[in-house]
Amino acid sequence: MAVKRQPDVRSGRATSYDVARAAGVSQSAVSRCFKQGASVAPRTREKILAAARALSYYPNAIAQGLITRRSNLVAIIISNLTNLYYPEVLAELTQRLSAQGIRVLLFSLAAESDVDEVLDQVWRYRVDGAIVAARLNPEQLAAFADRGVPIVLYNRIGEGVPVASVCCDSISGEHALVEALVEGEHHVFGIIAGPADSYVGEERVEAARRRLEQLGRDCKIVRGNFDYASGDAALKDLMRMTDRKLDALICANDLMAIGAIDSARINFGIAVPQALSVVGFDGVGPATWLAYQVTTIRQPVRRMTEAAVAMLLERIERPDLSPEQRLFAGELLPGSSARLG
Amino acid sequence: MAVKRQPDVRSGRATSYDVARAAGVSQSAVSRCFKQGASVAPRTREKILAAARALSYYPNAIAQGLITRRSNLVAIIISNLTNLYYPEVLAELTQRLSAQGIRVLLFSLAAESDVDEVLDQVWRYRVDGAIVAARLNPEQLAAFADRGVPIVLYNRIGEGVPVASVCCDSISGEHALVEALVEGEHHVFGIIAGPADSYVGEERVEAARRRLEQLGRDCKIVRGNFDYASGDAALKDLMRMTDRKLDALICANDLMAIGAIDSARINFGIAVPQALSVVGFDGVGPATWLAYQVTTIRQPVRRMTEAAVAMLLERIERPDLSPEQRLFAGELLPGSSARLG
DNA sequence: ATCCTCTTTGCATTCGAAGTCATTTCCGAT
DNA sequence: ATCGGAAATGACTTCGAATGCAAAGAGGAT
Repeated sequence: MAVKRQPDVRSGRATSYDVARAAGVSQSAVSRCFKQGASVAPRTREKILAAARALSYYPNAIAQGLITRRSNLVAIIISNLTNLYYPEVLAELTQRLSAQGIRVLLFSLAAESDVDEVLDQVWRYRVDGAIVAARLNPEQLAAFADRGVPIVLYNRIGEGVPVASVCCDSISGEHALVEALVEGEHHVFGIIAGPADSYVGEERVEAARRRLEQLGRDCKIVRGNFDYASGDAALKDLMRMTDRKLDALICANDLMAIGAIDSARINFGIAVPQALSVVGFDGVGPATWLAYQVTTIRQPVRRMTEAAVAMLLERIERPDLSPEQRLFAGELLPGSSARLG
Repeated sequence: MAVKRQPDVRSGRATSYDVARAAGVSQSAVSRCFKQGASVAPRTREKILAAARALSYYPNAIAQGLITRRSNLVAIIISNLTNLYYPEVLAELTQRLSAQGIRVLLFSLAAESDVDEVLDQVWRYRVDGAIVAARLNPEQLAAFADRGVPIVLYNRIGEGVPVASVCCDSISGEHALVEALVEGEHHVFGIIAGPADSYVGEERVEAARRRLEQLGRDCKIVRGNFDYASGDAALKDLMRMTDRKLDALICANDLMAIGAIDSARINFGIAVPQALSVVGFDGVGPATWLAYQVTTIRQPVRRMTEAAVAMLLERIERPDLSPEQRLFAGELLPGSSARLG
């Protein structure tokens, strides 16, 4: 004895039943009409589309997600969006996923400790997959596997757990930088590392240190945290430690390189690159500014994001695909912040 | 004669029915157990929670969204994420919304023309609301009203259509900058405008121009597009137009101010601020770098994002709330890129 | 023991679209 | 007219959780 439900008066709240009624067909027909490849007579299709337009009908993605078990949502988890390098990556990823008909559920971490809460939400929304640029511990990574949610790590690897990932090759990049610096007749080397919990940070520093060692060069290492101020602070430390003799500086990212360049010029009156060569990593926008022109390794963001999206989509279609690591070589951007060989 | 559905073997795919069976209660009980305020006996609750934990059960937000007609999703639509100012805003908004139990569906526009496609998706996902930092035309704004989807504009207003919005006060900000410059004994004023389709860009430039006019100062205006390179290019134009006599430059944002400062110093050998004063707007990170220390108006991002989120949530609860505009005063950051009065 | 109230609990329905299956329609061939 | 096969269509069920309602249980007062 149910009373017939009234269609919501607000436009755009129409359901497939409303459209069906207006077009004089069944709900199934409406559904098929919006699914390409289904069998609908041309005349029926016209009627339905006309009705849909008149009612501003848009299929409810939530209901679709429930019945098809495909939310068409992908989680993007990023630790610190303020990193200057990530906005570009995020924009690229979002646009590429959109182009594939997939929506982005964004999670930005204020602190590492928030990861578990974020994952909680990721599970609830039944995302089809995730792209992660944040540190996950092995249990957290395992949770993705357990639940069958494909994941692709961006600029980090599973560290023990096999996980698909896309990275820029820190090692070859740092080797190129170190070799160029060594050929450039430098004597006292310094390194500004990233925060200890950054995978790429540690990898870059380790690569640079070892290559220097192989080439018979010693170096002092100071830790920064990837931001501008820490580049300045680290440079001050290094100047003290080397008795102002520092003449080659390798920074784990561009932002610290820029901080160090400014500090050298302004706080110490040291000419860069004449008296001090500075190199960075990433190839962020400000690295190419006239005042800096940082010699750096530019990450191939477009290719990397393209790969990340492609790998994720593959794994959504075929969850059994094995974890693959794709390593992209960065491009040495000569710049003018360093005298190279 | 339906065969009993087998629970998905993968952990974490359990449904409320699976939990109910494991705990020996009904599905309703499970549902109530996860809804606070519902009446469940302590012992029952324990049993259910234990079963849920054992099965790694997380309520399906998609199904919840369907039945409750509340997706707990908010769309954030941003035009150019690379704007240096937006990443900070985005991170703040995302974290604030998360704290309120709301997830962010991110849409990043590659081109203005994509807006309609994005809105299409916004309708499909039945978002509870939207925060928009992109240009919407009146029809697009009207579509939100028609559908009863609350919206808050960020740093732009409805321009004809009444819409809730949060803005940083361009006018008082530019007035403060202009007044300080005028007191600083400058003679030839130039302005670098933003792209014509930027609301704040036009507003800032217009405010500056009029205040200069009121104070009896003339000025040349050149258009940029908010990025570094256009600051450089615009400065070159202005130098030509003023026969190199330019000594006060007002830029519609910090990034162009920085581009202009670098250009003045490096391309023209002009000392900033001794021979040329430059002011910007926004208060982005690089504005405070040692090399620039741009005199600018810092937008109160925390307060603005807080207000945007609060206004949106209010409107989600009470869709009938009238459109409100909230204007926040920026803070004059003295810097050292300009000689002020 | 009886009655009454308040709390717990389960049943059944609902949200909106997709998809299975059975039925109807259509069109040309005979 | 009759049949065959394909195309088109609709009835019905399903996804997973929320909720109105009725029934059952728990306690208290008498």
